[in-house]
Amino acid sequence: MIADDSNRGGRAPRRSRGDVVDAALDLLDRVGLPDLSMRRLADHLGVQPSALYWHVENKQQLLAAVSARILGPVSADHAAGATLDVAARDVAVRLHDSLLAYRDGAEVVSSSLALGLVDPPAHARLRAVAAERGDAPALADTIADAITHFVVGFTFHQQQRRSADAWGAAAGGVAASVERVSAGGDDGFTAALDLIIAGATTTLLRRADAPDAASGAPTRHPAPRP
Amino acid sequence: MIADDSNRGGRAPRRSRGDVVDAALDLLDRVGLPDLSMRRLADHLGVQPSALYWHVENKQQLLAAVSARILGPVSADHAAGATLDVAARDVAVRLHDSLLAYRDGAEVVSSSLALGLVDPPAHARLRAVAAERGDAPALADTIADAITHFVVGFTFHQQQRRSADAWGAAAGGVAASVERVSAGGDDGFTAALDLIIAGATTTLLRRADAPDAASGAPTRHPAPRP
DNA sequence: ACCTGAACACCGTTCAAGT
DNA sequence: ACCTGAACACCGTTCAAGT
Repeated sequence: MIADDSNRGGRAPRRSRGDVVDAALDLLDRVGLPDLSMRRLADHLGVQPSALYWHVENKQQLLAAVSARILGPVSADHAAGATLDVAARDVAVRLHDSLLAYRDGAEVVSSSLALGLVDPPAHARLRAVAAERGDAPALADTIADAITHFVVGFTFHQQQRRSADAWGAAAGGVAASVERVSAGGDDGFTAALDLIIAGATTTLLRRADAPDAASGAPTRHPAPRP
Repeated sequence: MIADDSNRGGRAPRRSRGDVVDAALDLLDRVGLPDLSMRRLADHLGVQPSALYWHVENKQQLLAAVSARILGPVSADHAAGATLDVAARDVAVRLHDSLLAYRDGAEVVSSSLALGLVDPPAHARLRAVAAERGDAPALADTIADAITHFVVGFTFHQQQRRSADAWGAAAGGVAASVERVSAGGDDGFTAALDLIIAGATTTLLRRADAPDAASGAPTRHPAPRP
């Protein structure tokens, strides 16, 4: 919409906040989170480290912006008419894919999420579906919590294992699981996700039968003895 | 069993690896993970920073040992005869409590777990229960994965929110959720855990009906259209 | 066996000053 | 509006040398 005259006349190029986030995401994917320092990022941009602090409050806020970029595809154009459990599986798979799309993506997102610096990726979508279908918003939140924390934690573990494997293979060590790495193995992700979705489906059906218990209040019952 | 003559004669006290881990756990609880540096830890022990590297390989391995200490209570003396879903709930509650027992406990454990430097806290117990009951070990692993990643991720988020709240309250800000903090609120933990346990129970019953499908292979079916 | 002293190669962040 | 230069207060880790 706005004409791009940001470099009219050939003056030294100036950066926007968006450029800094772009460069950070690019550098993350190249060198990984442990080597993503503000000083390396400044180098990458051809700028002094202190210049970054004009565009960004601090490193944590920058990583939050990077997290939001990584999570972008999770909330893009959804098909209408899904049930809560179907939407939950869809969101989970998109989240998993998005985290795997960048090096150390799950670790970056995990901490931004814990610090509350980025929007939780599943809640808005599942709340919308619940509203459409007349399900309790509290149930949507419960499912969103279960999905989000499981997927992020699992993918974090999976991503570390893969880069460790890749390092071992590159160093000429015992390339034990090299095929699994290059094939993008499942590692049990789908099985555990199926289990959680089964829980969502069961809970959904139970509430449809007895809608008076649909408040979302936790039960905290001691499990029944066999 | 062995007599403690480690300081016989009043020489300068010498430290063991266990002492270093003890001190790290203590310092973690006092100052939090961001301020737990090797240099502060050395100070805390009355020793030069370089001395730590005689007892411990590096900081990550030290944090892994701290994680193992935090997770100790999760695998202590279990009652026999539980079903897989009941044992899963028990392990989840123990894990949650253990992580909350130390400042930033969930964050420390989360990264040690992702790096594969500490034993996953739920798997051994659930595998043992599965063996007792004739359930597939793959199912025990699936439930253990779902529980572990959910509980660690949720508690990480919960712990950050609580310390942010406590900081806001201490700084005299709007002490909005101070009662929830001091009361140790649930934040939806139990509701989401109930959902996952419901998934475990459902899967368990389904497999008991059709034991030929008990291999633990993921389904990856596209969800049925309504 | 356990620790000191000194060094190496880094960090994130602030802030006056420049253009 | 955007960036430089210089500084502050730190890091994790290594390694020869001491006792």
